Amino acid sequence: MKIATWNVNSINARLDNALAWFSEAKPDVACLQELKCEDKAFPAQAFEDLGYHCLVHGQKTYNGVAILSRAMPEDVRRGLPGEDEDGQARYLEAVFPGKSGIVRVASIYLPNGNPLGTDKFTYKLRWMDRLHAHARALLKLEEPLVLAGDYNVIPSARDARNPEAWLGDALFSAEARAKFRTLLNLGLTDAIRQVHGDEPDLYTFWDYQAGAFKRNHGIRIDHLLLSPQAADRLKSARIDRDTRAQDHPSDHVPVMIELT
DNA sequence: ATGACATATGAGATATGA
Repeated sequence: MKIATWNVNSINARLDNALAWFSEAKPDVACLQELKCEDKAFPAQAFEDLGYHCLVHGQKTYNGVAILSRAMPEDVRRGLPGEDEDGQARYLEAVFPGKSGIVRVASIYLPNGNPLGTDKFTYKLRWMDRLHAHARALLKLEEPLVLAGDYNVIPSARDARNPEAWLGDALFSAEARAKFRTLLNLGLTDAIRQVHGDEPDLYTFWDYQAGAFKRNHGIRIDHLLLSPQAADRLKSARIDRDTRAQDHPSDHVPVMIELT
């Protein structure tokens, strides 16, 4: 079972790239972030024609997450618990049947949090606390669970080509990194690191500006975190770096795992 | 030091991203 995550930076601007990638990569479940459209503007028909069910939690202009799947989603949750007045569409979760049993999958778009010292940063930290609480509750189910998405956190210096360039940025702040670590310490496995170990230059985002991709000035901020029951079934994990070299790319690339 | 680049909105310039 192939499970992917990809921040597309507007699904409508990225439709041709996305359809090409789905046809080639053939994920069974794909979590998308930064749709930048409301539910009704999501190009569902194009993906249905490829054989996917579209579960969409959209929002006008900003944010928006989706899960596209071969199988019908069940037990759907829209929004992260813990803050009723949170109107930002950043969390979507559902259960999917597979050949080896069910997998619960979440599509996560964790707040950026820049600049430091603002409401945006405190919102990011609060959101991470809420994610921690929800992950802890989900882990009690003892199910195969994949928390996939754009975490907007560079976990450690080896996850950036130029870590010094990210000092003072919310993505590499000590607070955000510490909260990401406490999430992992619930017993979750970072799929890319589990498969690729200390291999250098594992990046999922390159800025559009200043020739960042050409200079490989990348960072690893898109992650798939696995419960023990999912980690037991982890077969492979890869970053589809080539999509960043295509015409009209997203600034993020897809990350995909295969579970047995 | 600044802006670089891309996207949505909406019709020019601003907000957001990372």
